[in-house]
Amino acid sequence: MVTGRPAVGRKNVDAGKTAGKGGGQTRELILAVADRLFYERGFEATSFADIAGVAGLSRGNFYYHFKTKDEILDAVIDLRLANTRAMLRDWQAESDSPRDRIVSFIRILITNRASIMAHGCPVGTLNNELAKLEHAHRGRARQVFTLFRRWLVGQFEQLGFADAADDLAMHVLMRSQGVAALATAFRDKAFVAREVDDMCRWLDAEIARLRH
Amino acid sequence: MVTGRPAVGRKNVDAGKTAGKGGGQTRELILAVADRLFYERGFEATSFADIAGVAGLSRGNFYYHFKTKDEILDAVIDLRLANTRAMLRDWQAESDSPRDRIVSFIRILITNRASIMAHGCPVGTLNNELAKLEHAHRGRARQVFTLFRRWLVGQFEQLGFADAADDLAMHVLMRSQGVAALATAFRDKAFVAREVDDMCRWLDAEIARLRH
DNA sequence: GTCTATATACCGATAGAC
DNA sequence: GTCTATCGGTATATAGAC
Repeated sequence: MVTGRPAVGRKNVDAGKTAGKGGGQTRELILAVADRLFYERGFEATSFADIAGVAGLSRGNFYYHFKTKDEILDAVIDLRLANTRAMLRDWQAESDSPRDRIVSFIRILITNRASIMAHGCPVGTLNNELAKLEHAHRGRARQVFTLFRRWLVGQFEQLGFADAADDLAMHVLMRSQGVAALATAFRDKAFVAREVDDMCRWLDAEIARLRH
Repeated sequence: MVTGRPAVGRKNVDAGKTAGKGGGQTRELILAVADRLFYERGFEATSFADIAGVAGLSRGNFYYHFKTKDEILDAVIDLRLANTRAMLRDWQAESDSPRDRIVSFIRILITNRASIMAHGCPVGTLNNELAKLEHAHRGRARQVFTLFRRWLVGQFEQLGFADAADDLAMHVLMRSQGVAALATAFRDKAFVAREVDDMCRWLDAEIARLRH
């Protein structure tokens, strides 16, 4: 998600190799830069000139790969969906314990703490911006939330929470969003650490309560 | 933004009455419209033409009252700070119980549920937008959060939570922000009601835990 | 104090040379 | 597939008539 940004700011020094071949290279560069700038500056505040400047491309070339700005947004959301699915798969593979997997989710607040304090949660802030713009892709942005939600529901179901799984999943998402929002406003590392610990304690208490 | 303008935009039919008198009238109209549009559409997405259109004024007249857009933002934040202080004073007067006052805060999620589901929390979303823009008034926007935070700290201190008061205040703020973010994304009234109930139960449990 | 008209810059998007 | 040049529209902001 916000993990290890590739070195996006290169000039197109490697252009014109194996020309005519597999294509997708410039397109992927544009998407990587747009993904980052839409997150750091916001969707509407990011212009084609901004993206082109960082990617080392001309504005004109741009429209060969994407017809409109909304088309870039759509592709960026696809990219985020794919990256999120990959991350969820990694967590699934790393541990057999649904409890530990949920903790992995909670701990992205620590892993991405620096970027969250600077620019907020990429999922929540894009949703908020597109909601205000009444943008056509608002529903697509929500899909990233839905991806996390369903995955969390699966974890809670494996823990034995049958009917309550969705409420618990939404509760975990809610807390993550709240911590991210206040982390951006106050930039307080200790607050983030304290709330992450509190979420883990809450999770273990819920599990203990289920086991009676 | 080519969508049909709502019929809120009165023309200045009442212009030219008691001319030269009480000044602040047009200025206050501009601020009220800007406050609403900055919330509903976002700060950067709202143009002078948008505000002028809704207020029934010309763009030119605008600059008689405010030199720059940032100056309007500054005045809107002042307005929100004043409105927030008034609301906190009302809650203080309405009840002698700090517990009930905190519940009053929690229940704005219900009171403003419709607008929150449409446009998010006005405090949190402005903070997020200004953080991404690295806007000079970012710190001023945070002051609204700080106002709520200090008021909540006072309530928890009156309840007898000495050193923990600030942590608890931040926890309440965090939950409110999280609920608002997900309410905007999923537009689920039942989710908001459930989380509000859960927050009240958490509050009473914390109070009970303090009393041993 | 409010208006019209305009300056200047940048936006998203297009056309066409290479 | 990438570039330069440019269009039409809109943004913030200003000048000056009334």
